[in-house]
Amino acid sequence: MSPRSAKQFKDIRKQKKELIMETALELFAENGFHATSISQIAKKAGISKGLTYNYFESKVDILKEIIQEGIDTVYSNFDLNHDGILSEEEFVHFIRQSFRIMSENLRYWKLYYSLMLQPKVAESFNEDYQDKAKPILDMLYQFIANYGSKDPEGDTMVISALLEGAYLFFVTAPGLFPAEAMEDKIVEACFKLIRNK
Amino acid sequence: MSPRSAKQFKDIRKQKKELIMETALELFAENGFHATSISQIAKKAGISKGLTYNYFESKVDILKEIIQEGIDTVYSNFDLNHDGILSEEEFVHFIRQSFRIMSENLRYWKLYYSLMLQPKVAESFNEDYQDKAKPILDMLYQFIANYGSKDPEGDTMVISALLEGAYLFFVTAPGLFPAEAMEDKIVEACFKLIRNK
Amino acid sequence: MSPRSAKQFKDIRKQKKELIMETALELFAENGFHATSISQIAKKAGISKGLTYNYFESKVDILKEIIQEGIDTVYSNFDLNHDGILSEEEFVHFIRQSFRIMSENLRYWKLYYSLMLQPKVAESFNEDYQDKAKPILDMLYQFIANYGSKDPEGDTMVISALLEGAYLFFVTAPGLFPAEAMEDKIVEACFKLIRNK
Amino acid sequence: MSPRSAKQFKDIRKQKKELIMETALELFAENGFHATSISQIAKKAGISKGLTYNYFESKVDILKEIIQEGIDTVYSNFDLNHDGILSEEEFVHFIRQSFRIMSENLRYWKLYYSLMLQPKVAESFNEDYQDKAKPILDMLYQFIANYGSKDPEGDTMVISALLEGAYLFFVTAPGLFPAEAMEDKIVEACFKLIRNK
DNA sequence: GATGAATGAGTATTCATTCAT
DNA sequence: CATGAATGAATACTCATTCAT
Repeated sequence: MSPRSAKQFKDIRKQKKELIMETALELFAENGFHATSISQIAKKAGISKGLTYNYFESKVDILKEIIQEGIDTVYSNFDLNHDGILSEEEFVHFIRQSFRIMSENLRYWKLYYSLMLQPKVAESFNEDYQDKAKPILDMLYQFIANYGSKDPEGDTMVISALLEGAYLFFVTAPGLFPAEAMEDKIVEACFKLIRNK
Repeated sequence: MSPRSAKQFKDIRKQKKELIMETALELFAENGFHATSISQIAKKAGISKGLTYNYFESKVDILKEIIQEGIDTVYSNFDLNHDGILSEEEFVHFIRQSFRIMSENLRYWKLYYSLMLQPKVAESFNEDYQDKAKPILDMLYQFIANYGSKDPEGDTMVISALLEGAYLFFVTAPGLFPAEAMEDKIVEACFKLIRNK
Repeated sequence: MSPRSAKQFKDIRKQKKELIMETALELFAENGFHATSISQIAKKAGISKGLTYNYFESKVDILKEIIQEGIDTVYSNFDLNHDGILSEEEFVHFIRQSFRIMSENLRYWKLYYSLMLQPKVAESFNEDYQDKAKPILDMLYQFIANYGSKDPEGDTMVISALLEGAYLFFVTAPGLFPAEAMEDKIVEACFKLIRNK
Repeated sequence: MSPRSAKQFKDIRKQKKELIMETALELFAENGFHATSISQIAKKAGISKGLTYNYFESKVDILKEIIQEGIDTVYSNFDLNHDGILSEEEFVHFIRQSFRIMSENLRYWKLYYSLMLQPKVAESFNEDYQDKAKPILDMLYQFIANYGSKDPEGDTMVISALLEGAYLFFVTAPGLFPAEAMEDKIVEACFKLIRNK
């Protein structure tokens, strides 16, 4: 009734919503979107099925919000140099940062990759992803070009592939390679690849 | 008057089975295993739902046979050097070959990657995959070691990541990079990475 | 072409038909009519599904013919005294005969009892059964009345119940009681029941 | 505003569950387990197919619960003499009681007999039945032995057959014999059979 | 006579979603 | 805000029956 309790309500709503999203993410990532039912989510979250629809319009809507939150998290975590000019040190930082972000949201990234492979489900999200990825790719390109690459397009592609592959390892088999060593090797490899010897 | 000959029956079976597998692969790859229904497969293949079960015991059984055929195809296509000693030329050939095999079975590989991300579905297949991949990884390792790498484990990991990432680009966005150019760049990158200074 | 081969054809037809009926009876008795599929019958009989329809119009038709054959067999096996007058010896013979007929067609009788309990399936057969059972019941009644029973209706009912119960034991748990001893006890019991004082 | 109370939910559940079981029993008894579909049950009960699965895990589960309830009802209705010593009067009471219990659950007993004849369906229930029937059979045996029978095993068998046959008449053709008269005759017959004259 | 591929209606079961309370 | 009973459309799968050969 009082402003205070209104705020409390809002907090409760927020908490519940996050609980549902957290639980759904876990199941979506592990079993896939289609193989996960609302019942499972509700049961695991300790709430009723009906309540889910108090917070989300549909199952797909849960997915959408998870993805949106994921995108926002990534974006807000990367401290990009918006002038597009990266020092060597900043580049290294960027790579290490990307691994850290991944490892802090492993399930999210697993879901991300599986959605990427099922365009029908994710059709509408792809644009969002592209939009967010664009400045990062640009920054990468700029760095490579500035670093003296004679084929910046090609080198960007190769570096992207290397990173993408490493991320995939990281997501599908975390612990296969020691994270620290992996990062070091990837950083080293990047420089080997763009160094214009 | 007389029934069809055994050969006729066999031919019909073979043809229909392939039709079903081909259709199923297309849909599994595009929409995912769980999001694809037997109805869809039957409709697209132009047969009745019931007939599907004349050829396969279950939906999972279709997937299993598709995977098995995929594994067999890959294995029979790679002409591996079983002595484990690869010349530079052979290494290049191996990489180009892998791209060719991928591009000839794009849908299969898309399915492969999406299964890799949903362990619950693919649990039983993972072993098979590991078994087949092992000798290829070994060969790669041998080549890198022989080539003079000072950290063959690390370099193998990096090369694997690079290739995996390139394959993923290839599968999820074929046509983004011109295949020919991509191969050349990847080959070049591999040598840059393992060349000892 | 020749009359001979025409006869041979007829024999083959007869044999095949009996094979199908025999196989079907086995499965119907063991698993029930509804739980038995034409596929199972054909497989067990070593023939194709289609052939079944060369000999029978439908699954129910197989059942009908099995039942008809069963009724005929029973009827032709019982050497009833048509004058309705049974000596003591003949009565004993009748009971022992009924046990023998049962034990020679255990599966048929199992099916018979299960159909009796599912009138919807057997609706049309019940009349046939009644028609055939009538003279036997009459004969039983005559014997009991002649033997000096003061309540022949009631005693016939009791004797019928006793026999029915014994048959049921025989069918559902053959071997639970030694057949020989069981027959002796049942015969003895019958006389105890109808002996006046 | 507030959800139904726990009690309300419990009441609804109990009522619906009973409705489903009652309806299913009716159809199972009349047409057999396999010949009865969930659709039929739902339609007759006036609910949706889906709801059935809110209360039972499977069709077999419905059967199981019906059987369990039946066993419990019988057991709780019989006031057995646990010292195993039955007076004549108590024995008579026992028989009349059994007829009453039967006539109050005619459909259940019809189902019981049809399951007895289809071991594949009922495999798992047989043990339960045996367990419950054992003390009753024992009591019967004790009474017969105490009463002076010279062949208690044989006489128990005969009495069992008589009762079983009478029950079967009762179940398959209720109304064929007037229940009262039938009971009287059966009781009388039992004494005739065990009287050691 | 004989085969088994093919069909279509049916079966048990699941599940996203709605709604009265 | 919260519950879970209820629905209906969809799903994987079965099976009696037909039919070209």
